[in-house]
Amino acid sequence: MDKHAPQTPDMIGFETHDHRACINGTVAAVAERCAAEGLQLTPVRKRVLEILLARHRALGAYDILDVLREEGLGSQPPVAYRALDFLTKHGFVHRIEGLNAFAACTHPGEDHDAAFLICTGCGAVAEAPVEPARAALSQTARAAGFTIARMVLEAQGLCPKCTADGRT
Amino acid sequence: MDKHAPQTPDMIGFETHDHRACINGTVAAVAERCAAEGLQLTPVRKRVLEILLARHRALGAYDILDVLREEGLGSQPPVAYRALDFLTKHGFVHRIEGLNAFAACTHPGEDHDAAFLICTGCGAVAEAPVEPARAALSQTARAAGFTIARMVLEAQGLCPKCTADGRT
DNA sequence: CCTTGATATGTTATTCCATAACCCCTAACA
DNA sequence: TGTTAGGGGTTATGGAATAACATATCAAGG
Ligand SMILES: [Zn+2]
Ligand SMILES: [Zn+2]
Ligand SMILES: [Zn+2]
Ligand SMILES: [Zn+2]
Repeated sequence: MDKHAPQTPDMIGFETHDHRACINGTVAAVAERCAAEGLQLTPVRKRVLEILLARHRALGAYDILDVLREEGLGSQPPVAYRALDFLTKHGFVHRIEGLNAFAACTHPGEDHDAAFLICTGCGAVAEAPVEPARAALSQTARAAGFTIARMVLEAQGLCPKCTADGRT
Repeated sequence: MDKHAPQTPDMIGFETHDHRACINGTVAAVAERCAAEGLQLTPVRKRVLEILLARHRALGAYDILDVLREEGLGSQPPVAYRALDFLTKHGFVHRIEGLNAFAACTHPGEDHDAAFLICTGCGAVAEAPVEPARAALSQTARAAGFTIARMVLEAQGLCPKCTADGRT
């Protein structure tokens, strides 16, 4: 299932933190937004979000499905994909194109694009603001008469920990 | 094969141009670089490059394979993927992660990352410099202790023509 | 109560994308 | 003349995503 070296499970944005509070807080925030906007945070959807938050890294749809299956919440691909569609559509989860995988948003305040820093040493994923880069590319786009709607920005490289460990 | 609306075939960077000279010139430039660096631009590899140049848009590996098959140059997926591996490894072709597809580089001078403007109306793809955006994201990355090695930057939106045509 | 519509889920099958593994050929060269 | 390395042909398989259809649930309206 996991193609990367193990990492400490309580990492976010390359720094350790109170992971349980992090999960509960984010789930609560998402639940609140769903209530406010009339969205249904059903058991499967909520569980998929929790699974992604618990790992704090990118997971493939089939990895998530494995967990759902163990827990009797679903066994076929569409179950996972439908939950992921809902979560990504509303900005609670981001899709990482370069990994064919998904990661929970770390500040699910509003629907948004995001940039990602992906460590090729340990598989950790950090979310970063996309706006500076968007502004930079918009210059070029505007000159070409192109209107940007959505952006995918994914950087691969080494996190501080892996740099210190001398990985490549 | 094609999921997008038709577009005029002689478009590059959203502007028309002398397409035959464009293809020939790029192929010649690539051949020259291969000769200089001891790389083998074999018939299959050259043909795949030509196919991508002729379309000036992103093509899936199986789309390319269809053409190769018609021409008797290969019939099985590995043939196309091996040629694409070679071309992308040396920077003659870029992979578009968001489309699971490939596009010929429009300035194959040296190996490089690239940004892409992808029109959701007609499927046209333009290559743009990635450096401004890289610089912007590097600020954030440096602050987090992250070292960027490679970048994927793909913007989806509307090209000038499709904007004029009122598509969404 | 019953119907209808909207939304979510269950399930089967299929399509699309990508690679592993094996064999053969040819060029370069000790 | 072996030997090696790279390229290509082919079969088979693995992994990601969706199409299509059936079922369940619930709220609103008659
Ligand atoms: Zn986010
Ligand atoms: Zn790392
Ligand atoms: Zn390029
Ligand atoms: Zn267009």
